[in-house]
Amino acid sequence: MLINLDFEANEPIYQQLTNQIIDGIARKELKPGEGLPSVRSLAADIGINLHTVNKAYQQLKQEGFILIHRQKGVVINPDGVPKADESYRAQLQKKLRPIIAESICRDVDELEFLELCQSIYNSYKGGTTS
Amino acid sequence: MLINLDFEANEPIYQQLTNQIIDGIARKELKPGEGLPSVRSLAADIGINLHTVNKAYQQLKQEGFILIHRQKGVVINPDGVPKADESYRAQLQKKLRPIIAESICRDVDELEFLELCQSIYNSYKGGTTS
DNA sequence: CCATCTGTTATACTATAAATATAACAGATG
DNA sequence: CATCTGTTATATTTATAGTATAACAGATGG
Repeated sequence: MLINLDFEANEPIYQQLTNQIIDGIARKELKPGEGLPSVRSLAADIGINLHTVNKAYQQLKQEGFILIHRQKGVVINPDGVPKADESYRAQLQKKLRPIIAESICRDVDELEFLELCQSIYNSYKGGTTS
Repeated sequence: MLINLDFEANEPIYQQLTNQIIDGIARKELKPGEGLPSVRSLAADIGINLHTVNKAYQQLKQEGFILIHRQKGVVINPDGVPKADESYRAQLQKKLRPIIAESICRDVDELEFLELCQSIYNSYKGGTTS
């Protein structure tokens, strides 16, 4: 999978990496059971430190996106990502609230906001395109 | 307005403060032209440093939520918050993408997501309740 | 058997951001 | 003229991000 990092962004590199892998899973480019590069090879590929990759992997592991077999390597969770529970839904709402508050202040009405979300959802439905 | 900060959270205090003021504007508890406390008094009220408050105010000023008259104090933008432009919409989409990607991975379907957004929008329509 | 790969752990260092603590300046106000 | 305003400057502490090495332990393949 192609990884594209912005080293000038405020968002930490490990967080960008985490998000891109989640994005790959959402786009079905990364499928359950599929292997990911080792921390060392991925770090070398994108020119960052292995600990930075490891931090992303640990985060993905803790949230159930991937499994890490000590010697076998890293694998997209073969059972699929754990489905949303109430804790996740609460956290989701907490993330969306300030975004929606600002949108309201800026006169983005509900319909426009929902259509934007819809269009993003649709972008994950089609082909292999990001 | 009531300010509630979580000093244990990962989110910086100045960011929490910024978000709460935006939330207050969205809820219409803070109205155009209304005054905000001085950096010193607000800092004293919530028990933080004046520079932390100032950082939040500067951010709100730069994004057009408030005006700061050198000696008169801080005021909610009397002309209202600048409406969403294309730059804001692009930034909004950038914020929503990773959130939606994770939701898709966790099997939150489009309808459920949209209804959550709707319910949040509705929470800003009613009374003075947060 | 041994070189090599895996994730993991530990330590150390640099750089940056967040938050605090003081202090001072300049324009208004009463 | 004392007092309040935002603003600026400096310094310190703490935490996080990222890098740099190094080593360990389990597996694998030649």
